[in-house]
Amino acid sequence: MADYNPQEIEAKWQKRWAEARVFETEADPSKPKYYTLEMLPYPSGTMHMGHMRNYAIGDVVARVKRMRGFNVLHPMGWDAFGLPAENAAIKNNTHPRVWTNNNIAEFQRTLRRFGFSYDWRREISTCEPEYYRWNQWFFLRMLEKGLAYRKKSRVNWCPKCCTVLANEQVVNGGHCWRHEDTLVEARDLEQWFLKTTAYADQLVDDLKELEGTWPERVITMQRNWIGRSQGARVKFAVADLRAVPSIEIFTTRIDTIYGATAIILAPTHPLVAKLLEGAPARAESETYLAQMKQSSVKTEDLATAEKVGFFTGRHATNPFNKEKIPIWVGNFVLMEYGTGAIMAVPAHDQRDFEFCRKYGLPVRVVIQPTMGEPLVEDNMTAAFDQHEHGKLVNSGPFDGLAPDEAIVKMTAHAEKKGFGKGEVVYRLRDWGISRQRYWGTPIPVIYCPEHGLQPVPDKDLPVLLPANPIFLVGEQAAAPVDVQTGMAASPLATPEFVNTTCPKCGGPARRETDTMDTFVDSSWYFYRYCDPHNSKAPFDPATVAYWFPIDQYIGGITHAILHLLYSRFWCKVMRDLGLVKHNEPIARLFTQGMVQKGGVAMSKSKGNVVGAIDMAEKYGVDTGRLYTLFAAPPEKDLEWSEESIEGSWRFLNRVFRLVDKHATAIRGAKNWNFDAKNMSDKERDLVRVTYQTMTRVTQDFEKRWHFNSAIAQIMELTNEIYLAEPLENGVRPEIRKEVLQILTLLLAPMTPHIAEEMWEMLGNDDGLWNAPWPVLADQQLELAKDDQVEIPVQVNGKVRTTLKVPAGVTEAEVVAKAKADPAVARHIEGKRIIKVIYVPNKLLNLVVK
RNA sequence: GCGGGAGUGGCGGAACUGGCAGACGCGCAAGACUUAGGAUCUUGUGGCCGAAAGGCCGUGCAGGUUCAAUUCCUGUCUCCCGCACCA
Repeated sequence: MADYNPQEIEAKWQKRWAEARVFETEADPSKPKYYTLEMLPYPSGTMHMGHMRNYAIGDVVARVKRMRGFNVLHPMGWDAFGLPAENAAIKNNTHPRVWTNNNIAEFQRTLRRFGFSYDWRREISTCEPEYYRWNQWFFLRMLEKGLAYRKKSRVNWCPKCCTVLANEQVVNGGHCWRHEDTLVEARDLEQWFLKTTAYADQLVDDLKELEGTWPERVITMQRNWIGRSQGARVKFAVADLRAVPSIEIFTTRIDTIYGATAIILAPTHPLVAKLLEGAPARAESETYLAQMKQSSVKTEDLATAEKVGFFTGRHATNPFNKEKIPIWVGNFVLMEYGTGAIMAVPAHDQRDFEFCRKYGLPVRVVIQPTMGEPLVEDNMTAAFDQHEHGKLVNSGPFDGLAPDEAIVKMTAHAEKKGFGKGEVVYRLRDWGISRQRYWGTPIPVIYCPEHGLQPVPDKDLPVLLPANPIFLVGEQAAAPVDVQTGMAASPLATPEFVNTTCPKCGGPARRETDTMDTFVDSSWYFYRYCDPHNSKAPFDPATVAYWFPIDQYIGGITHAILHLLYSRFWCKVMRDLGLVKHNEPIARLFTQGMVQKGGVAMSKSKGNVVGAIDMAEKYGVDTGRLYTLFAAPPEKDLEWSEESIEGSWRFLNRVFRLVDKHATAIRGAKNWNFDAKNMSDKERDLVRVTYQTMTRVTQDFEKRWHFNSAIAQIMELTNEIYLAEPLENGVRPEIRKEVLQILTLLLAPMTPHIAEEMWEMLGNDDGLWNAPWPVLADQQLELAKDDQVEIPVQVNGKVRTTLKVPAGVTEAEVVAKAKADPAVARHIEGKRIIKVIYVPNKLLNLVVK
């Protein structure tokens, strides 16, 4: 008799696995492959059960696939570059590398303690030159193809991070994604960009390949983010100013152009200044303009901000009807989208409606609804903006057309006359990757006074980070300031780093001091896992061709846009470089729910974490893994309960005791040969419920990912076995062994340590890791069948009794038996049976009147 | 505003393709074993009426389809998440 001692068991089996190199894999085209991974963590602080849930789910998948005969690649690594390392280093007066590597050591210790089945030989850390040199290599390839470029642009600047943010990193109407209380400022800087827009169409179109295997909401979020819309550019001639011949607007609703009553420009539109030159109320207008420009960035919630604008004093001519309409400037028009100018059609666009009503601009209906009351301009309280149910009016030769038809004809008309053309626009912007921070990949570019921008030659890669950066000291950015820009100088701007020679002429030159956004690191890391130690190339294409695409990727919904969009982009670039053959890197995506405590996600800053190591010490890791899988379905948020976890702990003890009790007696028993003859009823029942559980658990694992109900099934099986105790009365040792072995195998993917221990206790010396997932042979399938079924009997849809009948019973027999049952008889007495519904082996419903 | 998702006992959740609502676990209650139990085992546990047998109600709300609805349809409310003046 032994007690369940998780600490001892867990250490024992982890050692055995390591010795037997159980989780080490090589590409082997003779075997079916399965590549599964969890998103790589950013090593910061200590790991809590929120992290562990993610890895527990991934480990179940990896272990089940391994048991089912797949060659499984299941790696782990570290997203090691990033701002927190730098900030912590400044605060603690240490080096980011030291801080990062300490965290990595801690994370690794925790993951190893949990016994996850990683091939640790493939571990990567993105802050190592062996890794980031390939970021630089890819950057140079993109530079060659014109996919990386530098331009002066208005950028999002976070005053706390002291760096530029990508559009994707600006959240909540203009706040920094890392500092949600900090408003992002606009600054003009020379920046490096990757041309994600070059792949905008593919990024949208290929989402179709992911339908059904990616969560719908992720697909939708990406589609919205890219924001492709078909529309038209139309040129409006400026009527009263020679300096500005025309203004181009963008619209998706050219069919409403006869209803345009104004042109509205974004405050930052380059033509605004020219329009105002010599205009009657110029001084006043410029005051308005200055106000708008200032508030446009600082406004808390742009969407609900009051619409304001002013008349420029100029007019434009509508090319369709030659009407002269006023040119305005409005704060709600975005310079970044379309052409930065719109036509205002107040009758059919809610925003235009609000603006025009406020400033007394006329409203003209050009689409009348096909059903209901016709619109009357003076009575309208909102724009009529649904174009499915309308037809054109007041639109000259286009009257009577349906809007969709009108869009086609009017676009063609504009193209023919040369004042417009159809155009597709995107919300997606190119990816700004420049960061003025230290702890990232240096951008491998040199500036020569003679030869300008020069890429660092491949042979000189990696461009190493300088060992000693210029660091900001203190709370705020007391950074060295660049005299020219007035901005914080890059931490890389040390003489040893910056001063170099031109690759072309050998003369003195300066290095680029920006580093890359860390999302570059995570955009392709999963390729590196396939071939992590390659020093000649980012990876061997043949090896990647074997493993890719990723069969199952698991991570948080927080990465639905950024990481996953960049990864898809990177894949397409690599494909066009001839490195890979597939269009999409990730075949299946699963987004797991958060672990919460007190209704909020577990996090260090909220102070509600349950430490992973604490958990391991108190209950052992198998209990922790089991609980996170059992307490909620994997896609849902899980509320941590210190009380509930006791249930998982008790269950493992219960199973362990059961195996321990019988181990001695059955250890030597040979495996049962499924001979159904001479079985006692007790044996039959036990075997049946075991095989039925096996089938259901397999389905829950493979088809539905219902780990929680899989565990519930296993608990039920355990309860059944307990109810059959004492087993030694009437259950032969080989059948006891069969039942307990299957119970053990079913638990193995979730609680691998205790399962290995029990497997050994049951007399198996070769390690459960060698055992295949149990699959029912024909004789076993036969034994899994019910010979009796319970049929609920309804009268008028209400259950009155349940009949126990032999399986395969005929309808007539069931009906006869039902009628004879007093509980049923009472309800049909004196009534006529008008209908009998019988679902074989399932249910009987008697409809009476 | 647009898009996505969710509403089931005291709690976490289950119910596969329309077929016994509440599996499994937590909590709670009773019993057994015990010097003892915060260990273990067994039993009970949606609400209302009833001594019981049994009956009625019940999956956010209101309707509908069906022999039969947590599941399908229509309307509606609430909550969560994402995007948000994208023309």
